[in-house]
Amino acid sequence: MPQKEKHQAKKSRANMSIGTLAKTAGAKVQTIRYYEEIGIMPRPDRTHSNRRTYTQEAVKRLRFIRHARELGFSIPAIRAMIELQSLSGGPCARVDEIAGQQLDVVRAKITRLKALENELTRMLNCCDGSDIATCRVIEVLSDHSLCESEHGSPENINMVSEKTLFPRN
Amino acid sequence: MPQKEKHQAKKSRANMSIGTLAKTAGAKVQTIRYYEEIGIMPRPDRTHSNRRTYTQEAVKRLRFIRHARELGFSIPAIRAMIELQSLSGGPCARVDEIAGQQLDVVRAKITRLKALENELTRMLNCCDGSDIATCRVIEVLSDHSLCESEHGSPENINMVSEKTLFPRN
DNA sequence: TCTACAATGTACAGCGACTGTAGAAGCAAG
DNA sequence: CTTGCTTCTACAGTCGCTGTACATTGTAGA
Ligand SMILES: [Zn+2]
Ligand SMILES: [Zn+2]
Ligand SMILES: [Zn+2]
Ligand SMILES: [Zn+2]
Repeated sequence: MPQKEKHQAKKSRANMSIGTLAKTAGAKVQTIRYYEEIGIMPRPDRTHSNRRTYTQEAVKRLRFIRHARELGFSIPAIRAMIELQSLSGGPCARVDEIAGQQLDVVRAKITRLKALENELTRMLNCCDGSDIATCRVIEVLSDHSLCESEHGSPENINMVSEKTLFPRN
Repeated sequence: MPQKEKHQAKKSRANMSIGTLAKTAGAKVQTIRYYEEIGIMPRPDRTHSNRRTYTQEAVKRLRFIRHARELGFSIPAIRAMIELQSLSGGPCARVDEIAGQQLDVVRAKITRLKALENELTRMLNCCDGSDIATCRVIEVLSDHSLCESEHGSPENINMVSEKTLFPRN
């Protein structure tokens, strides 16, 4: 057993180390430091030996960030939502708008990926598996006009980014 | 009108410049140079003033790469398929296997994105749009236990990469 | 108390697949 | 000759982390 567990168990309601925060909220230690660096996690207090100490607030914040990331939100989108939360009070229309944009992004990705699935399935079904010189997979990959659909360019469907959140002013 | 067009029209069956190749095959000039650098486009001949000159072979090769990229294949996967083509002759089983792996990747992405779509739709439907303090979107983003599904971590579903193509030997 | 090892600190490089930039040089047309 | 386009090389930046190197600190067992 890691020593840390015993150590932290004793003072479970006191401030926690970065490692404990990492385990509690489901992130890597480096990721937490990275979030601090880019300013979406607040800079925590330090011990006399310069180590970060976190409160329950930090756990909540980090859980929010991680879960939003798991749901595909970009860092700028998350940053915007955090700022909206911190100016507490007022309607949530803007938050819902950001989530709605994220939903649009997800749906666009699904549409594209279904087109890819279709093309890949088709080319694999049409290949008789004999020779490379006549392989249908190679043929289709060499010539988009053999495709059924306009499947678009690679990963042009991006996340809700800075640009979509804050259009060119 | 760009001068290039007139210029190139005169000698359309001769070697072409990198800009003409870019337009013909649908890529950016820098991308072509990048492909050369990483070794999936062969190094072309140069003019006396050090400019790249391309043949129809290069057009074919670049079209293959771009179309495979549009269908989501990774560079290592494309590199492998190019090598399989160049050792011409033999069955296409390996090519089809790579395409099959790509299909698996695409299907896994679709599955995950559908889960995300579901969660996003649910949280947006449940929000009454009144106040940030009670916003359902914020609530769900703060607490994964309010989700219906295990929607997984961000972008853990990767492309067919070096590792999947050449598992640890 | 000594020793080992775990955890933390900073700083920086790397991933994938490009894209954009800087600065120099060439090339053709008006 | 000047203007404007293209090309050349080299390198930095994108995104969201992840991994590494090396130094320091904290803790537990002997
Ligand atoms: Zn085949
Ligand atoms: Zn196609
Ligand atoms: Zn709301
Ligand atoms: Zn969830």
